[in-house]
Amino acid sequence: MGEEVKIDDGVAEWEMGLPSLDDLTPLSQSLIPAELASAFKISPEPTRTTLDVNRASQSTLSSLRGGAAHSSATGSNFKPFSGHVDDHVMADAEPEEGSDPKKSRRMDPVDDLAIDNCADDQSTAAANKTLKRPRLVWTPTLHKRFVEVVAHLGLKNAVPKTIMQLMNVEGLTRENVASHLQKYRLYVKRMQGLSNEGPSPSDHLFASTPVPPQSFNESLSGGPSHGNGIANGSHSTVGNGSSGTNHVGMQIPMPYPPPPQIMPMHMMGMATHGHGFHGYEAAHTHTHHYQQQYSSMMQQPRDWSGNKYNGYPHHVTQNNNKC
DNA sequence: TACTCAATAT
DNA sequence: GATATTGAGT
Repeated sequence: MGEEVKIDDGVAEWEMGLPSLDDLTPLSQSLIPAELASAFKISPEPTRTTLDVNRASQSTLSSLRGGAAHSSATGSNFKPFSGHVDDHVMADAEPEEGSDPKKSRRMDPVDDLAIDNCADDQSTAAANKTLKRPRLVWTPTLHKRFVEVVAHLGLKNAVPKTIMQLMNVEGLTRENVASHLQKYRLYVKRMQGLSNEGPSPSDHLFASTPVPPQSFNESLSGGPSHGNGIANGSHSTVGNGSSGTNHVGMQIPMPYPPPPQIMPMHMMGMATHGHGFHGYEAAHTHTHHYQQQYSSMMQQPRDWSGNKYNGYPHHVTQNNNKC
């Protein structure tokens, strides 16, 4: 525990860790020696020819192609992810089997996303269940999406589950969102208390987030809203491009796309021992670089086809997670 | 069941 | 110290 590991894209990197062909046991070769099999009364596996192996490979490949799309739990309004690029960073945690089950119980969804395309058998799925959910790091891109969804909903309707659904980020849990929302609300509250003074340097991620206007924040101190929240039209208050930071009361109306246009995101980036944004900052050395970059990112015209989400910081690389 | 808040862990 | 996760209360 404690060491930083980043899984960047890199098929090459994945491949680097793979055994060479010489190291692999041919699939056509039985894994259990005959003596061992008889000793344990295991009926010997049928001998496989190369042809059998090839046939099996073809079968696997075709099933993967055919079944690549998986449906989203949020229904037909939300497109499932089919890609693999993401800048979400997860701080990995050690598996720690046998530790507090409460701590491992939430690990599954992210594990699904982390090895989403690989979970092709029950043993893998079962193994995933024993793994601890990696620590989610809210990258600027992820946070941006969060803010956009919250802006769309209005803080009144922005409850974790709804946000999670609208964000449509695979592996993102309600708890993740709730936690981030909690922090975000604190930030908003503080900002509105400070009025126009702007975010404090310690706000890091939020510092580059436009302070929502009062209308956005109308029920900040109210209780939980169990409203539907989703289909309430189009008001959005995401930052404008003039100052980089919206002040209270500045409201830039921006049509928010209906849910079907919200492109799903992936959360494949992993890192261990998360220290929040340190993973990000590590690549940018100074926080203000990060802020600048994120601010400019926030100012980009948004392309709801999802293409604009390529403004990823480059330490966050694509993760072509190969099986 | 889901939400918020506070405590705790990393 | 900053951030995410977990647990308790509602």
